[in-house]
Amino acid sequence: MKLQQLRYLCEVVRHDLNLSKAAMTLHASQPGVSKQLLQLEDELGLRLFVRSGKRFSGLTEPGKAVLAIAQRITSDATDLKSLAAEYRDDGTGALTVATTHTQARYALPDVILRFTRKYPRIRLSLRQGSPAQIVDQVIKGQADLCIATEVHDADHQLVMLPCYEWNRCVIAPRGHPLLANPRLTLEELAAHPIITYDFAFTGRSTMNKAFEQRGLTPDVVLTAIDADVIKTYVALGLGVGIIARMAFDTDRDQNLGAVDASHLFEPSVTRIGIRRRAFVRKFTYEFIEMFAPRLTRAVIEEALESSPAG
Amino acid sequence: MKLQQLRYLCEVVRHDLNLSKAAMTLHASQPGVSKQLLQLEDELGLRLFVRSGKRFSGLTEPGKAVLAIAQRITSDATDLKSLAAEYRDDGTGALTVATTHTQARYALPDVILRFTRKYPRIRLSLRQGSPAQIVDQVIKGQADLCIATEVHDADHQLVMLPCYEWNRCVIAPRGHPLLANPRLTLEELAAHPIITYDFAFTGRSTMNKAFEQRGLTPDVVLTAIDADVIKTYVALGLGVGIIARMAFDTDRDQNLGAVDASHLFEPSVTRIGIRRRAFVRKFTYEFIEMFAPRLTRAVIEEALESSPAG
DNA sequence: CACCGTTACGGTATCCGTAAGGATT
DNA sequence: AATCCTTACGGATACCGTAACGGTG
Repeated sequence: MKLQQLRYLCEVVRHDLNLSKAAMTLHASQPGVSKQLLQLEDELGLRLFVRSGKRFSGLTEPGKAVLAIAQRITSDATDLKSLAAEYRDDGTGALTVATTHTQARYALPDVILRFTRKYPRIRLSLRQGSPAQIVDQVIKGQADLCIATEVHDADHQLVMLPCYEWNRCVIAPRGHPLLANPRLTLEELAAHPIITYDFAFTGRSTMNKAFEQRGLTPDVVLTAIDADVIKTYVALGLGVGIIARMAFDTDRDQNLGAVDASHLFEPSVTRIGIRRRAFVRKFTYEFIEMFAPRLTRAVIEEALESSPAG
Repeated sequence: MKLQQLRYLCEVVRHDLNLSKAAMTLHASQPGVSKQLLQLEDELGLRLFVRSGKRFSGLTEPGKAVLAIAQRITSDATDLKSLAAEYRDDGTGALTVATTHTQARYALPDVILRFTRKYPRIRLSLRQGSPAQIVDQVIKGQADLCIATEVHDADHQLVMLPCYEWNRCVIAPRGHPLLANPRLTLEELAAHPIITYDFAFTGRSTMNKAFEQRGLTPDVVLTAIDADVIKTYVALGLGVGIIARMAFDTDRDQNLGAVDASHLFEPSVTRIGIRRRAFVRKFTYEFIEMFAPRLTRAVIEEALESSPAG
């Protein structure tokens, strides 16, 4: 049994059981991958893949169990390598941040600018996705950390670090009556068609709760993943928008106006998620601290060592 | 980086950094092990071992960190193999139980007899040690489970399953005045020299607490790891013994007498410890259930999945 | 001198890529 | 016809054991 065979297994699963595609990203020939997997099956003495003719159509029951452990081993192996890189301290490495559009667009640019200046040789990459997707990426070791607001880590596989609280504002085309209102109410807001975030994203559930508690049913005519799309449709007059305050920029969004709505909704909390037991490199600690100054290395280490309960 | 290199690393550390001895148990030549370790160091780009001349004298700081991950990986790898064996269901396998003398001598014989009858092809082995040692063995994957009374699993790396409660009796040479007493008191007991378990073992702290609460200082003249040694010295007249009730056998210990002492001390709880996230084979579940009928497969699985808190 | 880790060397097994083969969509 | 996994084959590589080497207690 070799590490590479386990890596192959994970990668093939990640590519929807397509050997050829997996071989590409593994920088290996497709027969090579095939052979190693057959060899692994042979050594373990069981079939991992369900074959339909000459095609993989799924994992067998044992295959799923083996995959789970294989993923743990390969992610540990990657950790080991980056741990070594850390001690070598050669200033190279990679940091992959999985996040949502909102963070990538409004919260991260400043941090990323500072980070890449300080660590020009670290390859930094962003992966966008839904909260569920980005959590998954971190669990599978495809990303080092995730940053988002509505993240559910069912199995406590991640450590969630609160970064900052934020709230919403209401946006509308310039001259819209709502904008004249110094202190908006939920009732007034509910009287207009609303455009806001997609349900799976960025604090949408907090918003719904507020309306529900007042017995109101907001008329959500359109939902989108990101504030830019929302602004576009608000500008077209389809409705008023509810977005994160940080997503409104007086300079850029001159065709729109905004009023504060933080008295209407519970604040939401944006968090960073890290895989439990992951090896965290020095520059990763610094990245986190740049994003949320409260999260110093000591604070993060304590959180990582704490028990998953809670 | 290969799995075998990590295995070599772990094994060498386990053998006090002696390459030659490690090579023996690894069924490999000593130069072979040396070369693989050098290769690992080379690939990681750092020294893992501190060399004093031509001898290993310790692990470097990075070496310790690498070792920790290497141990996780190798134990996962063993899990993976036994998982495969389980699905193959070929009825073979191995079960290593780390335990203290008391359990091995008095609680386990019956269970082991039943187990080996039911699974003649499973290689069952016992490893004796102090509570600290056997916990360590399970954490390092050298044993599948540990059974003991005073076990401290500081990092919640193990799941501790309560098996049964037990209490003590006082033993003395036949005709000793204490034996005539129908209901012993701590004061009477404290008037005699006492022989009992070593501090690190089997419920000794429970005993101390009872004396302390009454403001008594027992005169412990001798401590031992096992009840057999205690009995020997009690028979020689060096003092009275306090041992687990199950350790006294009316038939075998005809030169001694015993009186119940369960009203004097808090009961102690014997527990089974399993590594969290370990793959547990069917016959292991059965072994545990044979030892503690309350611990059915369902109960154990639930405990294994629960959060480490508490 | 005994012990220990490293280096040298040769045989063998393993791995990998190219090319070709059957099967499915 | 295109895609996909497996088999066949040849070359390069890596691994492993024996033997020899250089320090150390």
